[in-house]
Amino acid sequence: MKVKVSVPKGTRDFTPDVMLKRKYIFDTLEKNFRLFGYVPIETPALENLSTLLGKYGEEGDKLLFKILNSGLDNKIENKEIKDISNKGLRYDLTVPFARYVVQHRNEIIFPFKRYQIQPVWRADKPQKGRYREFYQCDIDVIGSNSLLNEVELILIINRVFSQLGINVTIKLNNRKILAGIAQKINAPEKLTDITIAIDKIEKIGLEKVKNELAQRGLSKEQIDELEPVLTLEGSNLEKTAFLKTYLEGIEEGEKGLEELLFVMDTLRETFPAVYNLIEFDTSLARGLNYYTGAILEVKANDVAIGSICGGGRYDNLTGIFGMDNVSGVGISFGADRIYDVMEQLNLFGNVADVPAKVLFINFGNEYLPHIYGYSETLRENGISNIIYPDNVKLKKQFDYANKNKIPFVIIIGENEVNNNTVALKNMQTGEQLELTLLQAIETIKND
RNA sequence: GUGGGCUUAGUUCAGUUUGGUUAGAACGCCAGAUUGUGGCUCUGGAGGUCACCGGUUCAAGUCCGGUAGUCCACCCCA
Repeated sequence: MKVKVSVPKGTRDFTPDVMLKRKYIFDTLEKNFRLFGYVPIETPALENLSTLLGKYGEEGDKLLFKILNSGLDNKIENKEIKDISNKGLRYDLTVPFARYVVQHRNEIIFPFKRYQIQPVWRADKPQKGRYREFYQCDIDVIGSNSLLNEVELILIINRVFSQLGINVTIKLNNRKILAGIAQKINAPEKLTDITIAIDKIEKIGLEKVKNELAQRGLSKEQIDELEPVLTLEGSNLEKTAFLKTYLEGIEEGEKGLEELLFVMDTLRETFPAVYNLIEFDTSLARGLNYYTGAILEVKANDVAIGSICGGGRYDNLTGIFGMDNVSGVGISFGADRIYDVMEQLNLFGNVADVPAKVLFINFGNEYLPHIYGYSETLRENGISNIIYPDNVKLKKQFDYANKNKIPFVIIIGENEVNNNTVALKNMQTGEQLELTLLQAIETIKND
């Protein structure tokens, strides 16, 4: 009987051609992380629910995949959720990393620079560029307050995306500036409402944002005072100049502005090309509420898709696990979205690899001793090869080479064994030569 | 969580408007023409409980309801 098979909602299989492209992205990321001295860690797919709950806001808690305790299959009726589930799938890599730091604090050498490339799970409703299982590629520096870390993260972003061929804009803001603005209009407790509303300015326009702010309990006067921030335009320098006056006397806001300026000035002076990608954007808020300083988000210039990388500074993430005063800053690359962007812009080019360079034709077991010897010699020369496992019609074997885009076929039969040669056929040109093994290796290497 | 579109062969899709005998095409797959030479061509073949469950009807791929999946927008996010 035929069974209907499928993967669960919002998850995907990755076929070999897709995997080869994904690996190219992961390799590019990893290579650059290593160049800046980050070391890898991994954490379990499962975390205790107590680790995860309450870290992502109300919305995040709803999107957590909770795991049924084992051995309870038939007993779940009339039980509270907390009784039947005390584990969940990780929602991101940052919170598990905070847990990791607290748990391993005695072995870790601070400042600790780690990278982590693993899937995360969210019970979101899937749509374009949004999956229930997707990979995050995180780098964080923990145990250092220096703003040089922020600068470094931007340099890494630049290297990665220029190597991948994606034109990006790096949007930059600072949570302290947002807090300062909220103080300026006498609504510090409305910080979250304000950021959620102004985050939408590009999408829905000024008037609707003002309506939303009113709905969220801001007075007419407060909204009027906020308006110059909402409509703020111009170069980075013009914007910061405005805020310098606007936030004068508000300590937290001034501090945020100072931090932002340090990062931007450092880049402008030493990496002007990178600085050109930076856009100070007061409407950048980012949902997660654990950020305290710099926040940044990377957008692809040529494709309409959500952000492909984002992050920021969190002064006290480990505080929720009882370890205070450890500041961290990090970013997360969204590999799946980067893939979608590159696919849309046709940036993979010749990344896709072939399974092997050479296919050995199978004429029967009597030739195997020769073929095995040759095959090993090719491998020692770094040439990947496949011996066709069945002695079937040549048409089928050649077909196999064609379909897999294997560029060379080697035929060894009676003639070749007698002459101590191989017949090397180039599948693109159709040219076939009788050569010694060494000549064949040279030909393949020169291809 | 809210709203909308879609679901027919391995794949991409016709057919649904106006219910009516045996549901089609292209590509792919298998075999042969061609047993030491692939791509092209020709011939033949296999492959569908029309997503699932129920309803209306003499009759449902076609109409109605529900469920699931998928895509899109919103919310939120990578």
